[in-house]
Amino acid sequence: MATINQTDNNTPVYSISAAAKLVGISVHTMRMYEKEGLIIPFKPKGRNRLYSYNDVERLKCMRVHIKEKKISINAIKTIYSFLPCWKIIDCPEEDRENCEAYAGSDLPCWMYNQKNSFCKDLDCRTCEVYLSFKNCDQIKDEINKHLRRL
DNA sequence: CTTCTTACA
DNA sequence: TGTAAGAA
Repeated sequence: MATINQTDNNTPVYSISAAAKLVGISVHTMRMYEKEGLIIPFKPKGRNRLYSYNDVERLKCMRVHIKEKKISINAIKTIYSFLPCWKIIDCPEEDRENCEAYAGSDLPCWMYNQKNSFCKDLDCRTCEVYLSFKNCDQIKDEINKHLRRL
């Protein structure tokens, strides 16, 4: 059996409508979650968004926390902002100087347009920081860890 | 017909 | 969150 497709759970294959259907939310909500920094879809230059299987799972997890556990989108966003990205990707000291994420903020590091030289050419979607807790258990742990602070 | 952005109820 | 307009 030759491997025809080099697809895995991280390969973007679902259109926004297909992904929305799998997650159980509207296309509009899909875009809103993206705008809020909860998800980073694959977006070929100027083209349509594509989502991987892992993206769908990530969204399903978000959905559970938002809908059933009543965790606000802002709370999740804030929790993401607590990620010690500089530690995770171990960027050089020089790059931390004028880094907004390192200075501390209320936004996930991947929501900043202006990135330091180290992150400059990194794709946040595939960055170790963003992927640090892609499965629901990791997300759940991270949320519970910070819940008291919110 | 699907998706995109932007706007508004 | 839903709905809509106009463009692609």
